[in-house]
Amino acid sequence: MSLYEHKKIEEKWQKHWEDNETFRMEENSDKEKFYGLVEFPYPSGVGLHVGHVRAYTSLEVIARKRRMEGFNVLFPIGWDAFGLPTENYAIQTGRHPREVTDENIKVFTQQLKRIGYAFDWDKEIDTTDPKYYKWTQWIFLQLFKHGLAFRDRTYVNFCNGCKVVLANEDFRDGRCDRCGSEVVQMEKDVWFLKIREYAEQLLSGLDDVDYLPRIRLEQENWIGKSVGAEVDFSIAGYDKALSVFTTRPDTLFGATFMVIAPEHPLIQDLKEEITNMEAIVDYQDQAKRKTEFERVQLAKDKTGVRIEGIQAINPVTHTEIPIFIADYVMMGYGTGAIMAVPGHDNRDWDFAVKFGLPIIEVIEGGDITVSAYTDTNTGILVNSGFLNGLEVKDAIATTITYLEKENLGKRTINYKMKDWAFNRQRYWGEPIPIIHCEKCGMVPVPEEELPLELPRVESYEPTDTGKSPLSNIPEWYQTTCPVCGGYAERETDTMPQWAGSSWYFLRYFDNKNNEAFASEEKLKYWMPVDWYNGGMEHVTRHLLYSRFWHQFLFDIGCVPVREPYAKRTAQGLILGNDGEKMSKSKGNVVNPNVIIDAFGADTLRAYIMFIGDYEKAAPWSDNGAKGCRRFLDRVWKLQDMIADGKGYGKALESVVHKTIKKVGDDFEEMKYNTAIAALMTLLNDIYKEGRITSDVLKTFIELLYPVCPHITSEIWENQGFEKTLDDADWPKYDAAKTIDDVVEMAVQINGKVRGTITIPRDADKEQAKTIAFEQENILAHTKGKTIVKEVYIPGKIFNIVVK
RNA sequence: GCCGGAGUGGCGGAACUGGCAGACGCACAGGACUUAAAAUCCUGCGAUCCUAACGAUCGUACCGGUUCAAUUCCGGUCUUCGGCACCA
Repeated sequence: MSLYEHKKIEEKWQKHWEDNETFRMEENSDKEKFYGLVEFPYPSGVGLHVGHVRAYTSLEVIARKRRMEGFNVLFPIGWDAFGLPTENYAIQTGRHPREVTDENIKVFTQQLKRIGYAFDWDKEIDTTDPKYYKWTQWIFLQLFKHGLAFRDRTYVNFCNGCKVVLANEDFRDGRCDRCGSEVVQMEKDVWFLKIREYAEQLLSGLDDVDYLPRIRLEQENWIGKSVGAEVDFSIAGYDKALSVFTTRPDTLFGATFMVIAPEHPLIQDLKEEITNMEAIVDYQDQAKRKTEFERVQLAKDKTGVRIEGIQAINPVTHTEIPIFIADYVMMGYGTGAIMAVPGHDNRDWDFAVKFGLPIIEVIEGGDITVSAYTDTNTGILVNSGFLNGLEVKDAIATTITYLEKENLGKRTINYKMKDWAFNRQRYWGEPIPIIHCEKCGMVPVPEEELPLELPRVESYEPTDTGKSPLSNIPEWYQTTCPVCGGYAERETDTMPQWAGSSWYFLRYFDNKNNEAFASEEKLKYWMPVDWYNGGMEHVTRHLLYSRFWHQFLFDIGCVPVREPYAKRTAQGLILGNDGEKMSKSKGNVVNPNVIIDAFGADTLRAYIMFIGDYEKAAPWSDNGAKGCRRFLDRVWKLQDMIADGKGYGKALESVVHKTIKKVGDDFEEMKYNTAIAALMTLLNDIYKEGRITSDVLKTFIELLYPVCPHITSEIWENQGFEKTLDDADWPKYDAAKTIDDVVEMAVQINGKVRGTITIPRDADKEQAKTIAFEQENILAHTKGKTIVKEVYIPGKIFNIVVK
């Protein structure tokens, strides 16, 4: 047999698949469908990463297996191509982002094709294509028309490096995620989407889908639901109330002061009564100057100013208590005001000590002179009037009932999740299709005018003012109001990168439709996505954003199912061979091209699937890849070992059936490493036999095909098996043949293995005992001792307890 | 601080529902083939004891418990990774 020439073979089959459009989804099929989705890549200039290979190969294996099982499979790919790196690169090199994007897409396409993925290239999408973003804009307009998109003046995080406003999620520790520059606060009118209105539905929808537990958990944490009460504290002498949110209404008797966020509107409302306005304003200014990082991370010391001239009244003790402003209370959560219970909250305790405020114990158990007592999920209420003696749980219920009856408050639910800051002040994004008219306000661009295309311009560099480059192009933004026909100006902000990816899975199966984002019929057939795989880094924002859009589209009758993804999984990172995260600066990046050149795409695919537990991080090893190449060389040589004979042959029959079962089951559970190990074991067994029937070979390559489609297709053709391997059926196993009639069983004395016996699976204890006691070692360990107990589990273990 | 994962040979990792710990691969060592090397093939490979075989003792982060039997279950401790976080 000839040598295994991976380059020749892989090019041949890749061309074959392309010419024959093998992986094109079927239109109007009555087959059952399978929609496998992988996160479409951002086509950056650095090309494909081995992380992409891990993410895509896994679901590719499933997609190819589903095809063999007779499903109509859609396994698409596309480009999430709006975004900063491209734009920054374009600015640097003086080229247009369109041009750069097209070039990057070309490189990515080539690389993906070289790996031999079974993508349906006819269904390719590109978020920067006006025919695509027409529908991104259309969905935005629906959100706007339903009151879910709004503009608000707020302090935003402005990155000095990127010259762009960042979402809370786009920076960390006061530094921009992308460029590492300092992030400062800037006041601006920006767009938000009201994802908070969907908080509860995003949470409850998790009951109807099959997500990995850790993915579900991260979504729940992100949404951050907490149940509690809103309590109104009246302001002494004024017809005003200060409303707070608390999860612990039971501690109301311990509330000895109140704290409001520096931005709280109460200051403005009561500025006439406040006697130390100057100090307050001063504090507000200080707070404003701090970045979120300084305010949250650095300021462990509590600061604040007492608001003189007004007092709040504790609604249950009726005592007057002081109000402070302090930046440890955030305007963005709850009501922006708290009742401080220093006895049982560390922050309030610190604050009370610093400002000499009374600390009252209301739950028994701690020593509040030393620190706040916070171990209070259970406990007995004290110093609390009508709550005295109650358990915490009952006290919470009693307090809420009391508050509601007295009209002092109500049961409330709060979410940590903030509304989605939906804007960017850059060029390379979808223009927000809104027109600002002095007379008519904000007017949507008429739907028939979509897409609202980005203007082709020479200069798209960001402005220093935080405004989009589009605001430098009067011929673009100057327009007439669709309602009154008067002069109006277009919105110059563009959408954030999350926009295009929030609905892309709805477009693949009808990507050329110009009448709708997808036809009703196709939506009905293809949705939901059966299996969605991607990175852990996208399971909060991207997954929540896209579920939000999809649930909204469901609510307005545009999609047939509420949840877009029936199942979601995630792969672990591939680290450099030093065990560190791959990065250019560490010089530990593995380029898939290099591996393909040296060993072939099949080796790359096999190794990436074999590298370790799919869900965990695993370090790359060049030697490991070499080992997988060795495996494929041995597979190739099976062709020299073919002997006459039908079926699997006596010696291999059982192990072949076991392997079919194991490989199939393991693929479904994403245990690719053990599936490949099982194939290696079978290969070793075949080599021990020294010969193989063509039926065994056929089954073997069918099992290996999803992971290594090129080499297996070539062997298939060499052997003259019918048609092509792409049209083969997934092999079946006989369950009876996966169970051995005769088993090796360990015999233990006092729980320690002292010998093994070969015994029929269904033998009884007496038979086992007879055989066991023929062994010297068993006799030696039982000699002169009494048998106290015999534990015999057929097919598993025989343990003899002696004394 | 709160929530969740993980900790097994030199390395990546296996182990069903409590039933022979270390499958499979890498690395390493020895041998075969070769003028030689590479490649390939065969053998060995947790630690300790024993000349060696047979075997014995220890061993799944650490301490303790339940059980005939624990990597697996329970209680506690440590380390580490991830998520959320002055979130009221």
